[in-house]
Amino acid sequence: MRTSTRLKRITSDLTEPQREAVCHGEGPLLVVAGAGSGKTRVITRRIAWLLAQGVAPDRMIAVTFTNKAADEMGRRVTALVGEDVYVTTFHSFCARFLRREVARVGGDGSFTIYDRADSLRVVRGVVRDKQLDETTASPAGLLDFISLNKDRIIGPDECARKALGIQEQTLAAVYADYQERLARNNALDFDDLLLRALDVFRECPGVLQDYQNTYLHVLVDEYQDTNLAQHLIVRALQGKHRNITAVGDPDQMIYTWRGARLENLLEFEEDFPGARVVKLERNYRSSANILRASSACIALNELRHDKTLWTERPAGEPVTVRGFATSYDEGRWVAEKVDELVQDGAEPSSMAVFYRTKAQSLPLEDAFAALTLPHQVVDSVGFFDRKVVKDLRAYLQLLVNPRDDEACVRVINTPSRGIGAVTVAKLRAAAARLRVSLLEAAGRAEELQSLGTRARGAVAGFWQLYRELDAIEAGGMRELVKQLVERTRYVERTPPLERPDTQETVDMFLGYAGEYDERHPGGDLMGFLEQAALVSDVDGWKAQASAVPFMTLHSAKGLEFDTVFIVGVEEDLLPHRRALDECIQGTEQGALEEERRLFYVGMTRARDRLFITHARRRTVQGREQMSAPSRFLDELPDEGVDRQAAPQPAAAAGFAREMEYVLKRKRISLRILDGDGDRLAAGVRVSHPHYGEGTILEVQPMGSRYMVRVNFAQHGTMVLLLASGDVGRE
DNA sequence: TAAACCGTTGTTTTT
DNA sequence: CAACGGTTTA
Repeated sequence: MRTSTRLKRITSDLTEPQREAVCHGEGPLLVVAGAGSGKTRVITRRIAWLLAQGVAPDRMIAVTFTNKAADEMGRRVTALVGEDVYVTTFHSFCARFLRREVARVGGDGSFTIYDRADSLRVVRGVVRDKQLDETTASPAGLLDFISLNKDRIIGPDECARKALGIQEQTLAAVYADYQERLARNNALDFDDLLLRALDVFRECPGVLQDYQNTYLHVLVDEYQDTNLAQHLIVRALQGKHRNITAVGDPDQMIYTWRGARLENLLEFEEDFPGARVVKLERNYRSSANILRASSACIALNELRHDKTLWTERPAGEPVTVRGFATSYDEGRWVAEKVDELVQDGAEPSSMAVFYRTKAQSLPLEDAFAALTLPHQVVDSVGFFDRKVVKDLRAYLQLLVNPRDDEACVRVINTPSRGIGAVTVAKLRAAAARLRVSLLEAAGRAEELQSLGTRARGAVAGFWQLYRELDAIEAGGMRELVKQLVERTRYVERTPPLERPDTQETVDMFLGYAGEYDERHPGGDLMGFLEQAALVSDVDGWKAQASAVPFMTLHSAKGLEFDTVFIVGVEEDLLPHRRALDECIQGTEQGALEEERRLFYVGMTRARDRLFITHARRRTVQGREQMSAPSRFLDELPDEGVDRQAAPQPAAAAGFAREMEYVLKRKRISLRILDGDGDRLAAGVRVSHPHYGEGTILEVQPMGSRYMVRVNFAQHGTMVLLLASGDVGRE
């Protein structure tokens, strides 16, 4: 009886096609789900349904693209059926898998995962050693080349074989050298995680069979964005039971540049013979006006299978398109609109602001701060990109993986302990000669004749510190990091001016470590580092409820909001200039259509209200630039779209307000006059070059910066938006 | 060796 | 306008 009640709860409120997908029995299933058609709902219900059918939770695996999506899905499943299912991302799954199994193909399970910055450093090393000209071979471009090859499962050897001219041979050589260095450091980059997992599958059929036996069901979300490696991993995992559920929408494919293959979805029925295909075409999310506008937009793509979404929702408010003289006006208008909606009782977290590039968040932050509106930049300059965090992580990485020379170089003189570039170069040479890692060479400092007495002492000191750190026996990650910070005297040795900032970041990292301890009792350092490498802070935005999230159109995928603002919808920005110029693979039309899909993804996130804005003048890279409205705006239908010209602000007032912004944006430091700390806090006396002396009334974190309310003796209360670099002492 | 200085460079999107 | 790399100077 209980089972049937459960089944009823799972399926009773589903539409026919949804039910067909959710209650599909055995064999491959493809759900082609249009935007807002209940895709996530179908996948979570299907998991619930399978559980109700008696499939044990540990016999299925659900794979999504981002950690954010994985968390969300896991949360929903748990809420629905009270059981935990393994919901993960391709990269986490592979990392976990490799820790356990990579030894079988001659690997070392204590590998370090390199993020893009790490990889770039390696490429730079290659470029330097090969004495290539950085102008013709930019490290970023080279890394893109390498990654693109990896996405298509083309190794360095094959790459070299296929190379035509000298140019291509050089590229292949860089690729080979890069790969060699990673191997020497016992490091894997993001792509390697997938490729090495495939290596294990191929070379150890027994291991694969174990996994195939375990996973009765494999479910994959956002299938349109999978690359070749991911597709092959899925195919391998479902190989025995052939119970694959793939969900996707070709119109939302926005990762071509990362090797996404639409064919994975379009040729699904050939790859998985006998597959059932279910189409979800009814949209439940958006108002009819929003749906009409977005459908008209996407319909212009030619490289597309025709598909029509429909809704029974009423027209709702018109889609609003507004143009502004400057990006400041644009930001201010968005902020005012949000303020208005909040006054009317809207919850800030039910709204969102999307933009094409991360750099666009700053003026918006200013505008929101000016009205003291709560907002949160999702994944701005990431927490994990901060120098302090990288330093601490490098220490930890070195503890797990002593062969990680990149990490070693990073920490050997951080904080500075008298080991300069010359000494490091000598150590490098010694390490190469002795065929050992940099760290091990440091351990043998005493025998290295090439080092001067002072350098030798300094290096020996570092080695001793490392041994000390290695001997730490801590109860958890938080404790470990805390001791690490203390023993390296990391904070005390940073220059006084940066110290408050450093302390704060250290505290945040301690908090992050503490969180890990709580969520993973008994978790180890390797697991902690893996999480830190693969889980960007995009995933944490839900933590701050009641703030308006700002994010790129890319990270908006899979989310929905009552109210959506898409800003900077201008030529060269959306569609982005570089996308059209470079169009890494395929044609310019292909690139344009991907940009259009991106716009489409943004629009379809909106339930009730959609605002689209553009500015005629925008500050890009510090320079004023003129920009034309995006061609995508012309493509919107007239019906249900309100294009009223923006209210022209009185010239003088507009100018004055703009000046105010310009002043605020200028890096003028607020100097701290009293107090023994360097920190901003209420009650501290400060001095400002324009406003004179005053007292801080209030300090509030605002995105990556601080909103500081100061009472100035002459000018009264002012609100300043400051980054940590804007603040100085004395 | 380290801090301070200067010039060059680049910014699409992400695991 | 930044962040980074390379150079100079103490």
